[in-house]
Amino acid sequence: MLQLEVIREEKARIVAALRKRNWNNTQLKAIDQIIALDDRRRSGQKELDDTRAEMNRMAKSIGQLMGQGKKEEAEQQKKAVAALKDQEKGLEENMAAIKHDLDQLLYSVPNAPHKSVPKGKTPEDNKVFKAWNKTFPTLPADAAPHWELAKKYNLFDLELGVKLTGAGFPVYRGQGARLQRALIQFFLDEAVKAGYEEIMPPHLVNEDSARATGQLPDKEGQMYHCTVDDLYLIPTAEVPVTNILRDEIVAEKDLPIKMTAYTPCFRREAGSYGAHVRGLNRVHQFDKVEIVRVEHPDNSYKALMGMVSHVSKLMAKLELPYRILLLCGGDMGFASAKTFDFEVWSAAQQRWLEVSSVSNFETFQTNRMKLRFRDGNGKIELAHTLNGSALALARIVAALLENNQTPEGIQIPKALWKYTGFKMIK
RNA sequence: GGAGGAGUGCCAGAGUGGUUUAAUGGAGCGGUCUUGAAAACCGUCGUACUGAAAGGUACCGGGAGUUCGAAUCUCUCCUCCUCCGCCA
Repeated sequence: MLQLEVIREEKARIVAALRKRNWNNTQLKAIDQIIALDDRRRSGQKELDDTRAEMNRMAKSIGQLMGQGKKEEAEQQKKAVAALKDQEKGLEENMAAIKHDLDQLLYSVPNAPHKSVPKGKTPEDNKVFKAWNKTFPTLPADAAPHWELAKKYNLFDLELGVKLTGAGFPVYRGQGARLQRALIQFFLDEAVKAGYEEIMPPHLVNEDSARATGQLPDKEGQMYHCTVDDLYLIPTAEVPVTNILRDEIVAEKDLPIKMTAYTPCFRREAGSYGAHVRGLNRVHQFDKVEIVRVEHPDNSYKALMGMVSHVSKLMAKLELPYRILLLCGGDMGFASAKTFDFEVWSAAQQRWLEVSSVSNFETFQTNRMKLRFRDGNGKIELAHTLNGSALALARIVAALLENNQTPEGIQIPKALWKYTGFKMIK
């Protein structure tokens, strides 16, 4: 969430930034409400503290009187404290209500887009940051979409997934399963080579973790929730990995902290059905290697470009046509200050598929999770967090299968040979 | 799952109702000494809210309660340890 002090001190900038997310005047009233509530919180805190200070003084004096055996006087003072106690209780309730309202408002405000983020309302308004200026693959006359190729070569089975679980849970098998494992290992190896520490986190997280990275309360319905144990299946490795540093104060010299993890990702994707979600285009469970960075605020935008460059290299090594979009204010995720999306060209479907999203969250997550660092002067500051998919598998697989199909079989890019153990799916 | 024990600061560890303002030791940081280092000695050493500052307030696993006053007593939840059961 946004920092209160930033909202107070840089209100004009925040308001302008939220307009980029197409916030109207009615929505923007939340900002003034936040400031008004914070004023009430401050004065209420002072009043409560003063009352408690007085109670503490009297308690101490009662203790002394008892010690001196002055029971009468002590009893009198006890009666005087009773009135203060009622007052304290009232003030506490008042403060709890104010804090509750303030939190609700703060949780409802998305991150302020960076000044370089373009205006816009829909995905059509995203800016092409890097276009694909080479040729697209030429396919044979009988080119098939990936879900047909999957049947032909026995690579994955969605209907079998329905039997085992439900719609959107693919069962990978044979060379298809091997390709999954190869891609995961390739992505992890590349991330480790780039200096990221490999992490294997839990695939379920508690409510605190889900709130810290911004999944709760904003995307409650997106996650699978195990209600008996009150745990959430992770929608991305970002959640457990970033939370490793929750409530930590790290040394400035330890920045940046770079971590990578492979996990399956679970998303309910409620309400999305139809032709555009066929095959692996949108599924409830998919595999992804994520990269996460904790950065010094001065370096976070440089780091963002570093991550974009890392993902670009992966695309190049997989020999896939791709483009990079700079998301407009209207299309960005709730917690992000700036996001680049990677889209891969899916040749048989003749459409772009999103395969990576690389974002700088600035202090939006670290403010929620109290992830800070101590600078050279001993001052404690919020760090910046960033993350990106490097990469999400399901759609990469879709594109690989479609783009590389030949009458003889599906060609595997060279970079994967040592992981797959085969050069061609037959 | 059952029985018992335990959770205190960066770490170790004292404190079972009132000068506790959480002792003490270690680590860390600053300094003295030294060619440098070690040792010794001196100092410093939590976080948050509030306040211009001085200061005030809260926090001893989480939450609730008893009391004029709680790290300390009660309830509840969580975690860890020991034993038993089950188990890849």
